[in-house]
Amino acid sequence: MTNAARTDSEHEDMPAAAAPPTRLHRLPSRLLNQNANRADRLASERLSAVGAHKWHYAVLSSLEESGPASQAELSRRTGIYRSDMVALLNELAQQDYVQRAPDPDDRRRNVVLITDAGRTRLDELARLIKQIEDELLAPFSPAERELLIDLLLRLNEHLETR
Amino acid sequence: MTNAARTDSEHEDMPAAAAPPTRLHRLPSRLLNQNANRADRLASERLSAVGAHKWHYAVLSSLEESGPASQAELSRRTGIYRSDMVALLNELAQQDYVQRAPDPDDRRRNVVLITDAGRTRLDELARLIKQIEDELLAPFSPAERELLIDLLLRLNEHLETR
DNA sequence: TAATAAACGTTCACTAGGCTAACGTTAGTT
DNA sequence: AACTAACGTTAGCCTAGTGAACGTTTATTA
Repeated sequence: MTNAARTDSEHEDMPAAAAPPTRLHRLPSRLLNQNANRADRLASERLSAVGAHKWHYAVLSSLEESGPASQAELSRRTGIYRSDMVALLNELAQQDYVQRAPDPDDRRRNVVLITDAGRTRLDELARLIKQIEDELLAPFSPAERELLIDLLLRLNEHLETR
Repeated sequence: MTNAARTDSEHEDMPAAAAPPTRLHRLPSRLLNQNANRADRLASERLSAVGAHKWHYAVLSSLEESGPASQAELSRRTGIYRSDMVALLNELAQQDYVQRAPDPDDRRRNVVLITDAGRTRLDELARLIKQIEDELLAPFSPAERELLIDLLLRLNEHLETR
């Protein structure tokens, strides 16, 4: 109990870490997990402060970058399941960041497009996310950030198709 | 518990990615998440093939490295919540990899210690995990692996105390 | 010494994210 | 015309992470 280090500051029921096994300490999958969790928590905190989710950013980005799309297409672009896309678009549409209307050319589909308000929102979120990224990578030099991101990208490509 | 292993390639409802927004593509938190998920899936597949979980490895490692401990102490060492530790130790005890007995010196506690069978199991898991790590980091040179792990370690320390 | 607080093991329950299944509707294919 | 597949949608599942509460036991304090 002499250890003052605390994994996460507000946990009620998960006090200071004590001698984590060194075998675990350098385990890539564990490192990835822990970092992902913490990065996610950080991002979620910041984003929820403006009533946003990371998925909002993903969808708005996709619409802005690649233009209008059906929900299924958006799902493919972003990696968000189409079953989850429904509620997500409900939120975005309700706040007028996107418009959703039946596709006259294919009545199975909806056409989703970003609105002006959506573009404004996207800019806002982009700025926020830039800040989050800075906070996340604070201890790294620009070169190291590039390096880390490139390594993660390569890893990602490798795992995508193993 | 016996979970059908499922890779990215056999998803039933989430087909090929189409033009993921470049804004997202290099986003650290997203990269971390995706890699963590995939690495986890890989590890879980391999481990479940021998009826193990990553937590088993964590607990056995801790017992081997730092000696017997109470459940709460194990929880602190490994980062596993003590509410989850209960079932975990049930499994390990049932397979005779650990022994759990009331602590005579403090009757609130249990003393948990690793058995010989547990040590054998730990060796087995360690070998497996070595393989998993190799597969995970296949595209990287030894130097790059070091680099990646060190960067992740630094990131982890940063996020631990932000 | 008595009262109070804290730690322990345990059970229960909740949340978020990832994922599958199925259904009715519409479009393509044979 | 029959069959297959894509679409949007709803519902539900599983895992991982987390908090709450309870009865028991030890430590602290009044």
